[in-house]
Parts: sequence; structure tokens; C-alpha cells
Amino acid sequence: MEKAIYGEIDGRQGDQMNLFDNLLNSTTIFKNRDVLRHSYTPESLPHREEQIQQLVELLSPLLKGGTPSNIFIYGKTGTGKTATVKFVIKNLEDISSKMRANVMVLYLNCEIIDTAYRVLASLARRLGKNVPMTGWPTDQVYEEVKNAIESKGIKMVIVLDEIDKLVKRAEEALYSLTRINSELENARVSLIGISNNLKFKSFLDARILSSLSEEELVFPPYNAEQLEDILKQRTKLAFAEGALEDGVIPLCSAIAAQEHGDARKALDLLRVSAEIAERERDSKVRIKHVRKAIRKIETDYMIETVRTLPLHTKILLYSMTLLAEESDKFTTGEVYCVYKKLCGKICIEALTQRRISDLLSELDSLGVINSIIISKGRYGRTREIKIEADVEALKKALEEDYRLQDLKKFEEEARKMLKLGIFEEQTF
DNA sequence: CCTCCACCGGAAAGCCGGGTCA
DNA sequence: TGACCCGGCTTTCCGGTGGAGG
Repeated sequence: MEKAIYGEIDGRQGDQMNLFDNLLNSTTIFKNRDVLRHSYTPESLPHREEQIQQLVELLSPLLKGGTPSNIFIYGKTGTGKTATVKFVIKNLEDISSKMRANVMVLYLNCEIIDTAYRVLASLARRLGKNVPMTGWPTDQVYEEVKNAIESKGIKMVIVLDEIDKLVKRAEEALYSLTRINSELENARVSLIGISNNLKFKSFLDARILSSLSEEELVFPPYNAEQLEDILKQRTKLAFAEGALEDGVIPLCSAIAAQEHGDARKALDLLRVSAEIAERERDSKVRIKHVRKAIRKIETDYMIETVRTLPLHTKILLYSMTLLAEESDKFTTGEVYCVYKKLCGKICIEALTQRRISDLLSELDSLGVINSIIISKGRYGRTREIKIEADVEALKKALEEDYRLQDLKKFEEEARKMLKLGIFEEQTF
């Protein structure tokens, strides 16, 4: 990528060009790329009419002086939960300010606001109270919030997005929020919990759960045609006329539909495809760009998982990249030998082979490597391993870890040893 | 048909950091 | 504050095994 950009600039050194001219001049494909981002809330949500209607009905008591039930929303990622809720909330706020209904809505993403204190403090701030970011006892903030709601006599709707993130850190905050109504005289609080993890229900205290999920809404995954509609809708806003080759949208939709009907994936795929097309100075997004995008997203994802792997797994992977230079298949024993030597070189205690065997299984299920158990008769039974991911990209990701820096120095030596087959013997 | 290799993978116990409770 | 517990990671121990070679 970098090379390509520099290359082109070198070639045109004569002209007085700004570094960004290249990119600025070639934006014929995109009209507005923000439309494809996750944060964008569209004007309408195709194929979510039913859920919108249900949500509206559940919330309608707010405008008639009643109290809506607490609502629990469940659906996999990219099924439009957040978008739908935000969409409905916005309408609710608009109409309630028009009707002068005393309704206040607070949207919280629990991935960011992930402790009891922060939840309560955000609430307090939304209510105009001046609560410091840290410092106060949590129950004091709770009192503050309760009093503020009570004195204003408002109907409050609190949306807790990614509520599963709260359970571990702030279950008691959830508990007190579900019970707050019993302490209020002339104000009401309703909760909307959003989660993409259904198992989360089983972790939750039964009392919280029953109060939280008085009403439940399920968001099913989108199918390919539905995804197509969504992409078409966004395409109109995001791209210039005729910037997409025929078949691009169906392909993106089909791929995303295979993977759990995730609209977010579909949009990402389309955006990345377009970015590749743009970089290649093509006037249109073509099927081949989508194919490239699929691979790019795959490797990016793989790199990200590799980055977050624990140290020993990284060393293990590094050993395998070395072995992969010699042949594309190798066995547990070979990997373990190299791994052990590498550990010795950087003064790290090696794990046992038993553990390595487990780590290999984990890498297998992550899809970084592919291993099958075969029998070589007299020569034993073992895993036959090959690296599934792009080895170069993998190596690059591994070398980012400062703890593996020293292994590079050892690389040449290791190669020679591999060629000579010295790796069978014990180390030190 | 039997042997025996080189590892698989289950069970159980140990270690460690963090959280809880009196 | 220290005793205690919990869960994740790791080691120890060990029985199990498909099939090439005898």
C-alpha cells in the first residue's frame, strides 16, 4: 500500500503536487462514505418495520401518561438492534417535546460506560447534576439521580446497549435501576436492554432478569435479499451514479448472509471494496474488488486475533512460520522442538508438550492453522499441521511484539539448523 | 496378526492473581 | 487484615490408538 503511493509520487516529482492531490482527485466513486459506517443512522430501516412497530407500541404509554414495561432486546451483531432503537428514540424525543410530555431518553453504550459508577454518573449528568467523573461513593450518586428524577417528575427511558458488558462489573447498578421505580413517587424509569449474547441471560440474577425482560424483542438475522435492500438504500447516498458494477451488491449480500446475516459485515465489505477500487484508480467498484476485499477483511481479522494472543502462543506461531519455509506441513513434535529452542534463546521457560498440544488445538479452532490427526504407522500418531493464514502477514503481526524482537536475530541460525535437521536434539 | 511409535487427550492436582467476607 | 474461595492456566500422570513394518 505504502509502496504504491510513494511510487506514484516519485514518478511525478516534476509537478508541484500536494501529497494528497492524488487521493483527492480520485474520489469519483464515493459521494459520502460516512453513510457506510457503523455509526450512521439511516432515515429508514428496511425489513425492520415489524420491530419498529412493536417498539413504538411498547413505548407508547409514555405519551399517554402511563409507564412502559422494561424491554429486553436480543439479536446477533449487525441485525439492526441499535439502529432501530436509536431511530425510535429519536422519533420519541421529537414527538414528546412537541407534545410537551415530560419524557427524557438516555442512551448508554455499556462497552464504554462499563461500571456502576459511570452509569449512574452519566445519568446524573444527563439530569443536569454536577457529579465528578470519579470520587463519590456510588450510592450517593444513586441518591442524587433518584432525587433528580423524582423532583423533575419525568418519565425516563434508559437504553443500555451491550448490557451484557455490565453484568460482570456492575450487576448491582442494574439491580438498583430495576428497582428504582418502587422508590419514586411521581416519576418513572423504564429500561431498554440490548444484548447480542443470549447466554447472558443465564448469568444474570433471576430477579434482575424477570424485571428487565418484561417484554422481549428478538431481531432475526437478515437474509441475502434483505441485505441487498439495505445495501441498495445506502448505495444511493454513498456512491456516485453508476459507480458499482452489476453484481457487486448481490455478491456482498450473499457473503454477509452466509455469515449470520450481519448487515454491518455487508456494509464493511462494500466500503472496503470501494476503497480498493479507489486506490486502484478504477472508476467502478467491480467484482474483483469485492474478492480482494474479502481477503483483506479476512487477513485483517486474523492479524487482529494474532495480536491479542498470549506470549507463548505467539512464540509457537513464530516457530511454525520458520518451519513453513521448509515445508508446508509439519508435526507437533517438530513444532515443539523449534518452539523450545526459541524459548531458550529468549530466556523464557517453555511450556510442556501437553500444553502446546492444547494451544495448537486453539489455534486450529481460531482458523490460523489447520491441523488433522494422522497416523504414520510405525512412526506414530500426530497432528499434521499447516498454516492457514498468510504467512508473511502473520510474521509481520508477530514481530510487532517487542518480546519477540530478539527472535529475529536468531532467525538465520534457526534456518541453518532446520536445513541440517539439528532440531531433534535437546536444547541449551 | 502383532508391535510399537509418537503423539492424543482425559483427569486431577498445583499455582497464581484477584475478589470476598468476617 | 488475613483466611478463604474462585477461575484460568499449567503440569503431571497415564491410558489410548491407527497403521507401517516386521
